[in-house]
Amino acid sequence: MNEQDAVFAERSRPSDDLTNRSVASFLMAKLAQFIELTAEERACLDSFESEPDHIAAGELLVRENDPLTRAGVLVDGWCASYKLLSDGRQQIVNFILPGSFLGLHANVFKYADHAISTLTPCRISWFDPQEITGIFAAYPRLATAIVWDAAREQSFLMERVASLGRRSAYERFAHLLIELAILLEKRGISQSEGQIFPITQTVLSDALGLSTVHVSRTLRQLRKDGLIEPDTKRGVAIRDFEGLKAACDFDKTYLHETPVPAKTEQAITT
Amino acid sequence: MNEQDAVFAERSRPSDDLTNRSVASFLMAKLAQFIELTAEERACLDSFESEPDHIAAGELLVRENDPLTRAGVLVDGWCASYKLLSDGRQQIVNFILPGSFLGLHANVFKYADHAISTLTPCRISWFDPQEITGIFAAYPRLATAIVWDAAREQSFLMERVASLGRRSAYERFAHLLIELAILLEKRGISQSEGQIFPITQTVLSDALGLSTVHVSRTLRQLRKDGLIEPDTKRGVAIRDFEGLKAACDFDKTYLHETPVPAKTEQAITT
DNA sequence: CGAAATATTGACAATGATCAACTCTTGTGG
DNA sequence: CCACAAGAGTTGATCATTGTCAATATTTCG
Repeated sequence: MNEQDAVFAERSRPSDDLTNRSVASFLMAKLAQFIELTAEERACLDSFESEPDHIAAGELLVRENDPLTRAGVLVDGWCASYKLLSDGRQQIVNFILPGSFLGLHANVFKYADHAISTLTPCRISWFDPQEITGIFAAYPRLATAIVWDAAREQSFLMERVASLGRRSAYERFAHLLIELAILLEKRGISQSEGQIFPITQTVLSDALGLSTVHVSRTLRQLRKDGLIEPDTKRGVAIRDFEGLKAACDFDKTYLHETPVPAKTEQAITT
Repeated sequence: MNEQDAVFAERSRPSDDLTNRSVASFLMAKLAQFIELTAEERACLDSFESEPDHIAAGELLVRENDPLTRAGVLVDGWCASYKLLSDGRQQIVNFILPGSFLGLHANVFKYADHAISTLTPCRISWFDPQEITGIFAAYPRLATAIVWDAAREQSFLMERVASLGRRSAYERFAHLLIELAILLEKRGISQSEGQIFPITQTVLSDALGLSTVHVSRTLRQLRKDGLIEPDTKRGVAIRDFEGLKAACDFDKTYLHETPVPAKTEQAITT
């Protein structure tokens, strides 16, 4: 295990704060932002996270055009979903953080339209995508929370579209860092200070739609401006959170960190 | 009504082919790609499309940060969802075509994270977003089709991320044209030849993440290469569909034009 | 330790943005 | 229905951001 993995492993369980509140996993920590989970609901989610497989970093989990046969919960580790162009160019579409579902639309799609790879060593619990159908029938509140989660994923994508279309490299970079930092923190994955992301510049370039060379330069500029840690060799650590937010004019509306709307709450609490 | 609107109106109902097959609306034409709609299901959808409001072109339907209170079906016309940056830059995230839902996540989100405007005169049927909950309980097949539709929207977003991140202006342009042409055709909105999009270059620039000047130049190049119509003054008409596909190395996997997977079909046909 | 991957740096090229002037459309109001 | 204003599109010149290439340094990992 290298240093990077060690850093990562250290953050590999929900923070004390969250475990004390009986939120036993990152998935639950996430969904609990939206609804308060009952004991049954927690048990149900638990069954989806049991006995995760251990998978090394850099493994291809889903290939583009593969038939979709399984779904999973990323119990721990980072993955990325990305699209490949025929000439080798690739674009990371989304970072997948602990507590995220993988391949949840296997129910409705036959073939994968994007690839998924592990970025770090991961623990993944696989399940039959059809099981989701059962949840939707038996646990309406959980179903709504999962819908909320999926809708949020879409909001993140929209924000990424805006970033890639209209923000400069520098702004894009700052924006991505803030987004990840907030998500990690809300899910109880991060440490309070000096958040470190276990991602290489090559990965960053594919996420930001830049060349690796330009990522290196932008990173240096961010360091010079005192926004990120100057000494970090691999990965990125935030130094000035507020400064980064200012640099990209961050608006957190799209994170939808608000609990379930009252009307919906009523409707799902039969 | 100007000429552009006239062109648009001429295409404002499902093609004969589709009406003959009792697909009475663009929404049904879309969902019918995924499941065969029963009479009850059609009736249910019908109730969501009744008595549409007529709305002029260029109207703001949803402002960013507005509370989400209503959902709708775009019965006819084109809309765009877009994000605004504080300094005036804007990015179109998605074109909304006839037969699309508007604001379907009002159930789970409190505030809009993107704006929606009409691009052409539109007909929109508004409904209370909570009604969707009823559908999901009463019409499982319809629910699955709507989930399929939402998942597809997400696939489109991913493809847009790939375009903005890794494709050149020329490729992006070609790709968008092909995508729109296919969607329109599948929904029975288009005419067989010389597909015309009722969108100005200003709108295109916000969709492609380019300046209007560069859109004008790219458009000219596409004309010179014989891929689009040379004479069209407003809007864009495709001349060489295959050529455009080749120009952006179009891969239609992400459109997910395949009907419901067998396993899911079984699960929802109780 | 050594190979392979990752990161850095400088020089140069290219894609696309900006500015400004101008033309052509389109829609409105008298 | 015409005139005119506003919007949309075009063009050229110039500039800026970002990409490409190549050489080198540094880390990581077997």
